[in-house]
Amino acid sequence: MNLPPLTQRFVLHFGEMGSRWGINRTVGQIYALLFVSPKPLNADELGEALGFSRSNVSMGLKELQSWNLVRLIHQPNDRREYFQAPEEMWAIFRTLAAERRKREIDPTLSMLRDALMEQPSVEADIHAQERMRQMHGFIDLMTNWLDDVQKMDSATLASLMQMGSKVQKLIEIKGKVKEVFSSKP
Amino acid sequence: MNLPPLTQRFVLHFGEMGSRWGINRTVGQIYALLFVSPKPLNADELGEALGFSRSNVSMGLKELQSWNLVRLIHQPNDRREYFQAPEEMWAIFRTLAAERRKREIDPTLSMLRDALMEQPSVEADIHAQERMRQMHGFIDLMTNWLDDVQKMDSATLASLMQMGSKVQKLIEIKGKVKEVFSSKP
DNA sequence: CTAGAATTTCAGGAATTACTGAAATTTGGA
DNA sequence: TCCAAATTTCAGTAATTCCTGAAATTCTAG
Repeated sequence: MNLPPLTQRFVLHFGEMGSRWGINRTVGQIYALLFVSPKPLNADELGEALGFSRSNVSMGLKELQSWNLVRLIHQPNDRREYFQAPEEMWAIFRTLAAERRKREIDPTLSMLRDALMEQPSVEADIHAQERMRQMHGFIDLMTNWLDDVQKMDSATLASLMQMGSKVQKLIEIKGKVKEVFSSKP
Repeated sequence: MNLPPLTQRFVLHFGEMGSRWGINRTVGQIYALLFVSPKPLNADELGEALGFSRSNVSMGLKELQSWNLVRLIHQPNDRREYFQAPEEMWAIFRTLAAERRKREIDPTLSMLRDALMEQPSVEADIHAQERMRQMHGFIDLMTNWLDDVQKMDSATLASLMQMGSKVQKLIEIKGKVKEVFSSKP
């Protein structure tokens, strides 16, 4: 690997963090390099820069494509495939959130739904099902909220984040306004 | 493994999802069983119910304790250690968010901070550093927001979630109110 | 203290995951 | 249609992670 110093630190870090993020070293490093690269790169360039075999790069890119984290493009007069990482951080975040949800949450949600349809046959399962109901309710709340939030544009989201817990005040005020105008006492 | 049907489905599912969540089968199953259990369990009971060796259970429990996902308690007249999973979903979520942040985000944030202090020595690193600045800014925004949100009580959070994207309206109104009362034109 | 129960550590084998190089397939230009 | 470049597949090996049983350590009731 022969990369400029800051780039190299970034790439190596992503490689090592990969395992904590549920991807492997190759995939982490490829993504990191694409992220900081000013121009799209092809598989040979990636393999060369990172010291991976061509086939390993191919598999890593496939994985990244399955996550929608890289975009495949073509240069004029060059039949090789070039890859780039989307630039906008909010877009990247949205993609990550959507993919992780699909892989890490949806299967559990559907298992829970199934389990909640059943009639518990023994005492222990009655309690277990009640716990599953709590978990299902929580995940359902979170994912629906995420759905809503994903629809907002980046600017709105950014201002929401910057407000932080100050939204709480806003909600309280809203509650009071509602109360005042409500027909019920 | 000899568990009632619904419990078993839940436990097996958590075992399989474990790999996607960055924990292993043992840890996933132990947590699942503790989550649905109406009473605390000790290591022998867990190993017996799940068919794991005693030492494996011990390591799994240690892992869960390092995540703060289980609570160690003692029964009167019994020197064995019993474990239980906290009940409240919001509390569990807070713990998970805090731990994942510590393990999966903070190291990257600090690597980025370091890299941003450096003076890029070559052209390519100038661009790379700019990308790192974007990533750092984004992660910083998100984690500060998470800090704020973590401080709210569960009820406020729940109502925030239920509002979903309707907060957007609230923010817009707030903007207009501010505008009307602002001294600047 | 001490004895035995409870828990942890750890070396080594089992299982899984990552990576490579060679072969097969696909692709696009001539 | 054909050829060569580009990409993918895949079997075999390397590396890592998981799990067990035995031994060591810690703990507490007596």
